[in-house]
Amino acid sequence: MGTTGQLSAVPEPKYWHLRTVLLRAIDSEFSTGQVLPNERELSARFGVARATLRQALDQLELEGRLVRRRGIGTLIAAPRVGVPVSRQEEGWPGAARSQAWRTIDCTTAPASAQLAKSLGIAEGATVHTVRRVRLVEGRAVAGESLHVPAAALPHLPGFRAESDRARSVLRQLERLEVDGESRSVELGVAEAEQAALLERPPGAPVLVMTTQYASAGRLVALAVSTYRADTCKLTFGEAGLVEVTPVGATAEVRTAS
Amino acid sequence: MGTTGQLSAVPEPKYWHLRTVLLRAIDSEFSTGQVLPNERELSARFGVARATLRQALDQLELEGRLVRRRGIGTLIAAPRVGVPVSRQEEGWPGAARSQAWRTIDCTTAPASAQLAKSLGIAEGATVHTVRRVRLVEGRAVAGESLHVPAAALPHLPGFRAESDRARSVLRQLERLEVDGESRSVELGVAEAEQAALLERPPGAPVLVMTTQYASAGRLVALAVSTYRADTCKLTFGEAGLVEVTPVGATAEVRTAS
DNA sequence: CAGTGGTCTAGACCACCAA
DNA sequence: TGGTGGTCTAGACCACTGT
Repeated sequence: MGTTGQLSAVPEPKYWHLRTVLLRAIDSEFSTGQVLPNERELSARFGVARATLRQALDQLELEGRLVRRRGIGTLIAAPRVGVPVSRQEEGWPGAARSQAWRTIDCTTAPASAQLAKSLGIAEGATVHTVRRVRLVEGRAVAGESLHVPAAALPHLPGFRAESDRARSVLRQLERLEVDGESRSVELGVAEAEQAALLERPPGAPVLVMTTQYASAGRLVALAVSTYRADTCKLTFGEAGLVEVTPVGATAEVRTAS
Repeated sequence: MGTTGQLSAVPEPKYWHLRTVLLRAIDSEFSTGQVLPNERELSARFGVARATLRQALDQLELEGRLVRRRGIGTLIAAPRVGVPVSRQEEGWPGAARSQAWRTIDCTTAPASAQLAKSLGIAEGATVHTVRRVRLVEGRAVAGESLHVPAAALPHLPGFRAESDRARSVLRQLERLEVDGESRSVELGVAEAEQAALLERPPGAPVLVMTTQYASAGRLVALAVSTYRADTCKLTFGEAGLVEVTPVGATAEVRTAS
C-alpha cells in the first residue's frame, strides 16, 4: 500500500475509489489474518476523514473481504466457506443424526396469523418449533427455526421434557416421505436473537433461506434459516461437479483478457 | 409515527433502536409507494443527528423495506419479487427463446488464469462470453456473464456478426444434454458495470449466483449472475408447492405467540 | 428554483481488548 | 493503561428531481 493517496478528481465518490484502492492492496499485499493499519492512520494516509474511510471498509466487509474486531483491528478475512444446503448433504430436516445442526430448544404453541398463513393451516393451530444452530468447524454459521404443524405428526408421543420433544419431533419428521421441497433465498439483517446466536452485532447481513417441505402433497414443515452473509456461500446442487471458485474479485466478471 | 422520540437510555445503539421504531411505523402506518418525511425532519423529530437517522435508514434499505431516491424522497418499498432460478423455469442457459433474459453482447477471447481455473481448462484457451440481462416486468433485476469454452461447442458455425454469434452460442448450448448443475449463492456488491446494468449505484448489494452446467460429465458452461438484493428473492425448487410467504418481518422468526 | 438524498468533514466519547 | 473499532454529532456542500 505504498501510495500516499492519489485520489484524483474523478466524479466517483471518494469512498468508492478508496474501496477499489484498498481492494487491490488486499489482493496483492496482504493475506488472510493479517491486520490492516488502524483506521485513524489509514484515513490520514489517504487524506480523508475517518468516516469516509469507514464507508470504504463497510463495503469491503459486506463483500466478506475484511473482518473488523473492536479492540483488535481490521483483519483480512478468509475466503467464504461453501455451505451445502441440499437435503442429501445436510440430512433431511431434523435428522437427529445430522452432525451439521445442533438443537437448541423446542416449543409448542398456537400459530400466529402470519405463521399459520405460511404453513397453510388455521390460525391458532398447534405448531412445534425447533430452533437449531448450524456449526462449521465449531463456529456458528446459521440459525434456524423449523416449524412443524402438530397435525403433520400424528404419531408424536405424548408430553415429554423439552429436550426429548425436540428429538421426537425431528425423528417423526424424518419418518415422513418428503416428496418435494421449495426454497427461497434473500438478503436480511440479523435481529437481536439471531445476532447473538451467530456471534454478530445486530444488523449484521444474513442470507435468509426459507424452505418448505412437502409430504404426500401437503406442507409438513417450514424452515427459516439465517446464514451469516459475511462468511457463508450457500451451495446447492448435485455433488460430483468441479469445486466452484469465484470468478472475478467480487460480483464483477470481466471478459477474459 | 406519532411518537416524538422516546429513545430510552438502553445499551442498544440509537440507530438500531430507531430502525425498530421506524420498522413498526412502516408496518402499521404506511403502505407501498408512500413517501416518508424527509431526513432532516425525521432526524429532528427523533432528536438525533441526520447521520444517525441515515444509519437506521441504511439498515431498512438493506432489508428491502425502503427505497431512497435522490431528489424525490424515501419511499416504502414493494415486497421483494420472487425470481425463479431453476433450470426448467428460466429455460436452460441460453435458450434463445427464453423470455426472461435479453442478450447484450458476446465476446470471444482467451481465458484469463482465473476463468480458466473455474472452467477447468487451460489458460488462454478460447472462451465465449455472453452477457445478458434478466428482466422482470420490464425492470432489470439481474446481469449475467455466461462463459462457454469454445471446445464445448464443436459445431459452432464460423465467424459471424456479434449479434449472430451470441445467438449461435446459446443455440449450440441448448442442444447439449445437461446432466448436472451446481449452484452457489453469496452476497456481493455491484461494481460499476453491473451497477449501471441494474440501474443502481456502485456498491449496491447483490446476490451473486454462480452456476456450473455439466454435460456428459464435463463442465460446459459457467454462469455468474448478479441479482439486485434489494428487490429480488431467489426461488429454487419444484413448482406445485404453496407460495412462499416470509415469516417474521425480517430474518427473525419468533415462536408462535 | 426549492427540496430531496448523497457525500464528506473534524471532532468527541464509548466499549472492548491485550498487555 | 493505551490502542482499537463503534457510535454520534453539527455542519457543509454536492447531485439530482420536480415545478
